[in-house]
Amino acid sequence: MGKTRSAPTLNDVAKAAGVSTATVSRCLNSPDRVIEATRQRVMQAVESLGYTPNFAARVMAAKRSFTIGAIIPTMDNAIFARGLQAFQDQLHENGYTLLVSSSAYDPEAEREQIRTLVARGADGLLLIGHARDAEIYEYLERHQIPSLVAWSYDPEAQRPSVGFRNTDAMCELARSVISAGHRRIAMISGMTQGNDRAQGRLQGVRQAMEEGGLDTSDLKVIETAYEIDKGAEAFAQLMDLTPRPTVVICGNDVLAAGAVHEARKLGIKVPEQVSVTGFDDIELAEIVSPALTTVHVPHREMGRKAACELTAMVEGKSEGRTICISTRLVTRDSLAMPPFLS
Amino acid sequence: MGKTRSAPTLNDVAKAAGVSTATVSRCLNSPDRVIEATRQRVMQAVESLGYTPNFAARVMAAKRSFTIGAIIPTMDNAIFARGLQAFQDQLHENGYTLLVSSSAYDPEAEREQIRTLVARGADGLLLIGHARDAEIYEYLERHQIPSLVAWSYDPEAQRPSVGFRNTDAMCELARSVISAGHRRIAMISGMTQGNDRAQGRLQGVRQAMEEGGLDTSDLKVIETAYEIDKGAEAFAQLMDLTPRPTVVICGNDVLAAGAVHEARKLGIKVPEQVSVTGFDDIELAEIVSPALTTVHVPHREMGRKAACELTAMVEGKSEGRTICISTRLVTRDSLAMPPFLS
DNA sequence: ATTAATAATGCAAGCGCTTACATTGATAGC
DNA sequence: GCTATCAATGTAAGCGCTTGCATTATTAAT
Repeated sequence: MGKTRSAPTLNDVAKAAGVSTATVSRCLNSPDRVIEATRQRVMQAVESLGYTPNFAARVMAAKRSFTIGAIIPTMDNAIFARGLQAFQDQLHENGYTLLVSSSAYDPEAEREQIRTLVARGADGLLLIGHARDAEIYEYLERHQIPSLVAWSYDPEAQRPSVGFRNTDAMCELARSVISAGHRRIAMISGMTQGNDRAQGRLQGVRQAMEEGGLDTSDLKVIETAYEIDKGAEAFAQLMDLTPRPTVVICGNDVLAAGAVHEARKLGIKVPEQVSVTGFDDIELAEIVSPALTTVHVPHREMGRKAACELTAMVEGKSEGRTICISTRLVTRDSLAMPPFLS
Repeated sequence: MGKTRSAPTLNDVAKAAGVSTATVSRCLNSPDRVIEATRQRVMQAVESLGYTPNFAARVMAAKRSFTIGAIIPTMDNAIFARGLQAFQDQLHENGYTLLVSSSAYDPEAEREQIRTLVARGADGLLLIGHARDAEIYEYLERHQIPSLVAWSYDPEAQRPSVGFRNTDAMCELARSVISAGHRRIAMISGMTQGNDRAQGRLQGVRQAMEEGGLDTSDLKVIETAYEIDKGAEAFAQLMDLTPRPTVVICGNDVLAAGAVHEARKLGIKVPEQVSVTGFDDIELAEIVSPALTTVHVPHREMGRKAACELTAMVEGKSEGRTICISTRLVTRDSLAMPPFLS
């Protein structure tokens, strides 16, 4: 045991190595600005003292944290997991650390998290979707924190974004639903309030219906939280309708998983009696039975590109471009012709 | 636009309110140490300037961050999601913020993350499982950072922990497998290397076999990463064995989900031809078909208790107790008698 | 050898905040 | 009315690091 040693500081290292703190700092941050022999001596001291730089002090002095913050709506399910993992990996490659927090789809909570992340010295922020008070953007501007929107593509928006066209992607899916012969269409959507992705997807379905000459006012929509149970619940409700819809388009795979699960519970055959579709193509989509026909979103690609763009912005190498990621339809087992046509 | 304002500091607020920085600081941190009138004036200034305290500066000066770090092996699947969410919620209630990072089951990465979190001023750390270099604990001690182990319970260990008895829980499951009549048992385990939970679960199966008078050397074990694909892969391998095992005990629900999925693909009926069991009882367990017989782990309870214990440790109110969470068997559809007995 | 240029290192001023201690003002006891 | 007490506020010393600038050592060019 001996005496209580407390954590060594830069100063301790400097003394141990017989150099100034400036030199130690340079050894750690720009090794090539220090001569080999000195560097070795310093590194040796760092090693033997078990020195870890104090992050807060570094941030304060350098006004740079090499930290990127991300606020995602939820960590509860896998919707954001893959994309975020890729984002983090790429960030790491670019020399940054990721700080994540989740807002639980609550704008107030999101605002708070943004402030927290900024206070913690985040150099840049990843935000999901465009819908957000202007005040927040002003705040970020004042603090000179670049921010990038992901999971949504909107060339019209003021802010740069990396994402896909939610409307078009869903529209493509809905077209294929319609061309399979479905006319009585229902949708389980995420809460559209303040969620441009959910809005876009709903819009996509409407658009496809219009194109197909269907009356969009016939579209039954249930809005609910993106949770398996909620999907199940909504599905049960829809199955009580008369006439029953022949297809249930879900706002994402999580809802769809809940739906097919509920169908089995109710003894309704998917896709023989009713078809179900998802969105995202997360792992779950393939695991449930029947496997989901869905829209594949290249989350990894999106995550990586977002990371590169955001670091470029942070480093002043980019003003913030808007990047479009393309999705594609994945045909599996949960979508078929409506029963009366087969 | 006007002039480029930069983020206001404590000093700016102090000037605006006509008080000293000390008073502003007190307003923010111990409001009752400042008289009502002054406080109002200060708060007004804070509001109108849109002031957000600089976290790094605060941490540096106060040597306290009200931040707890957690290093979990993976964010990829839902294994830790629920428990971590509960941990975070409780932490928030106790006035702390959570910083999460994932080590990808790599000890070297974990060590690095620990250092990062400590450097970032974490007041305490949540670690998963006991297996870890002594050197790491020494490091934490030197920095005086309390740490708590979760997801594993070990009264023998030096370190406090909040978790469940992996061995006993799995043993109970295995007993019920054996009493269903299974003799040709296989297991898809997580990587046991440096993972006391995986080790414990494997050990639990062995123990139940011994109790049941079976030869543990007959147990086929495939160790693999906790991923759906890997579970599927391992399952396929096991099905190639002659004689084929009648039950596949999986180290967790993710592996089991992969297994039942692969079974369907191979046209093998679960549980009619082969039984499968999981562990954790995450959402996935109920969604796959057949629904998994598994061990229910009260993740939320564990997360909450861990949060309370760890904050107590950080605040010097506890030396670090070891808390045991109890699990229970959940019987669903994936386990039945072996075929030749039915 | 001498000087100019350049590389390596040291010096010291902060970064924005908290807090021990000093100071001031108010309240109360005599 | 005067001093002891205590509450409210101010003063200023850091916290551990980075970095512009000053200083010294090294190398190249004349």
